[in-house]
Amino acid sequence: MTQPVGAGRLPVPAGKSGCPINLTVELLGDRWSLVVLRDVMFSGHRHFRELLTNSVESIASNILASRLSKLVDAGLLSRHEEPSHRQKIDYRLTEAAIELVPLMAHLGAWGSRWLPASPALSIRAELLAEGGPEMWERFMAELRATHLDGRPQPTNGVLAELTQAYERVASGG
Amino acid sequence: MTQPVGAGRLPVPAGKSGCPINLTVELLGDRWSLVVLRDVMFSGHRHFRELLTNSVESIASNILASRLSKLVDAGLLSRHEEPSHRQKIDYRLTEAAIELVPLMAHLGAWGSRWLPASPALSIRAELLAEGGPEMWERFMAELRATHLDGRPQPTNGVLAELTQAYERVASGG
DNA sequence: GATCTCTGGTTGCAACTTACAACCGGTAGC
DNA sequence: GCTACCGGTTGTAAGTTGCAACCAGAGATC
Repeated sequence: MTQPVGAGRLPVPAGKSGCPINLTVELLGDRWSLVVLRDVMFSGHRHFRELLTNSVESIASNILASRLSKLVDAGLLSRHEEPSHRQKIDYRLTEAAIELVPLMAHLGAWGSRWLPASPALSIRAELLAEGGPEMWERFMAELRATHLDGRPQPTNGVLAELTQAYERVASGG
Repeated sequence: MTQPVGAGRLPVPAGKSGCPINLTVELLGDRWSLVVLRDVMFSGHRHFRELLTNSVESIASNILASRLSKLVDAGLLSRHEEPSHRQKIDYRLTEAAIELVPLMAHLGAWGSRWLPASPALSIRAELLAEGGPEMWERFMAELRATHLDGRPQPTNGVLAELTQAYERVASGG
């Protein structure tokens, strides 16, 4: 048994300073960590090949492997073998990662305001930003149910709503 | 005259994808960019030597120089020569950088919840998180006054409040 | 007018990280 | 036994970071 969900702090190496912003940047401030977490969070993909082949930014397989194991070591993802196929690994968000939802929402909102983001890929970020804390909480509850408790993805939840909006815009509707 | 404040989008190179989260990560997702912005935002330091010698994480001078010029190019900082000393440069936050305040608040809140942050360096992050959007707006208004309009730092503002709380805790009070 | 200090940096070099492409051994279905 | 799928590893080149030393121009001091 590993540490209970939400109990303590993450097992990360000591940083250059104890400033919370600096520590977060040391952990997540690279080119891929947040992008991988974004994909697990919003795309619903939880297996290596899924994440590799569906990545919008075409992440390389060695980078994906190294990020996944770093995130597992840091306690942001957990690793589960699937009964169906002994080599298949299910990567699930931990409570710490689920609590990054508000950060992702702000990151998306700022990027779609200030950077040359494409309309199709911005729609989810904008909806999530407009939804505010109330929507973030609903999304987090949904992620807890699917990633921590192993329940199936609801068809009428926040993620389904965001995905539908994306598909509507992406298909030119 | 450069582009009016808050008018358009930032002049950044095209990214690997138009996803707003990815674009933000491409711009700010490295070891130092957000740390430098944090210092300009919260420490009140706006000159090269100040930022270099007061840095809690001891940034190297070449890295600081390269980040400052990158942030200026990206439109997150602006560069002003000081009349008093012709070589002295005043780096000021732009509107785009000021709108990172909520992101910084979340970054700090998450880091002080999940990472081994020191109590003294966490107190500002926790106050800012507790203050919520209302406090962030007041802080942003204050930053606009000092960085965009060149007004002096108020002694009774949000920054003064945060700094006082930090000094109280840091001195063991 | 020489010296000292402060200004924002630059240079050279070693270590580490990222990126791309090819390749791999174990598992499962047919 | 063949084929497809599974999570990766390996080799190598290019780019980034980190450290320490160094620098030229500007202003103040004597």
